[in-house]
Amino acid sequence: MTGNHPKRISPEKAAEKLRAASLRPTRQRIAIAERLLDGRARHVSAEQLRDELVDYGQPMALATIYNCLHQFEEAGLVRPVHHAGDAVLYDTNLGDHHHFVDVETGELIDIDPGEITLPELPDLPDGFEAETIELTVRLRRKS
Amino acid sequence: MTGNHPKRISPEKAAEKLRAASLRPTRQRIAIAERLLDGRARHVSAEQLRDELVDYGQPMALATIYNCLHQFEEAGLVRPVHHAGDAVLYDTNLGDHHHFVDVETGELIDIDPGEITLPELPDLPDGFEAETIELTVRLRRKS
DNA sequence: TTACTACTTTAGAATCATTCTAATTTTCTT
DNA sequence: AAGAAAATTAGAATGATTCTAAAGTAGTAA
Repeated sequence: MTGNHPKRISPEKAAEKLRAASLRPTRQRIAIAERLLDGRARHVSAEQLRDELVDYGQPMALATIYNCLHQFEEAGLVRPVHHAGDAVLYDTNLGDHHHFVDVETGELIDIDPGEITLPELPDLPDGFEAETIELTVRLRRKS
Repeated sequence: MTGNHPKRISPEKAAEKLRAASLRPTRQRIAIAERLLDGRARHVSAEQLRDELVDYGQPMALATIYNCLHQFEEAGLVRPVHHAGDAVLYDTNLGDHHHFVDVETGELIDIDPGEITLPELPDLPDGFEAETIELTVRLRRKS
């Protein structure tokens, strides 16, 4: 159950990315960046990330993980997906793409971008700007 | 702050709709049906609905409101929208339509169906069927 | 290096939506 | 009217997230 650490970038590269985003490269932020900013598309909840960090020998307060995820979000390094189960998932894929959600497990599956024609953005209400567009297809396992 | 009760259907009509959905027309379910099944498009949270019921002189346990909303949902009388703020909103508009969400307030605004071309449903993963499709455009007030 | 200040992290408490539990009440059927 | 099944209820429990206030750490100026 140990020794199987996922791919990640080096602490140095992580620190560099943090500085580029105007975030101080603290030990905790580096540990998170190593895992989330390695270029792979992932969906993680705060709790899942904590477990992964514990596994890797970098345990930290859950509050810190929430703090960091929010900062990463503001810096545009990850994007939150609010459609899956109870917990918010953070998506490391920043490109246009959309999701299937298993309504029973809350699990997210990326929709292959080639599979879907994005609708045109409708006219927005005055005084607002669009932040994100999320298309979610909620799935139920056939009985 | 009182006396301004929104439009609603009669208790008799409400009871009839409940029976049609195989739900016993209890006092509580009738009170809720009177407000949600009047044909108007609305988005309400459990708490908002409770306040409305209190206002109308039909207070009931929050647990009952959650129970009823779930039963209405299963019966296909309302549909949940999971994208707005923290609370689930129940939408009385069952037709195909999509939402803007004010990320700050959690408020939902219907997107005029004429404004948007629905994408074709992508190929679903094996063993699943699509339950709902939600397109959500998250909006932020311009500074 | 040292000292300073601002920023971070932290444990644990607090919050908020929602669900659960077990007891009471109501509805429907006989 | 009586009984069984279904519904409602208050309040406790849960789970994700946020808050608080104290202790630690990083960047900076001397």
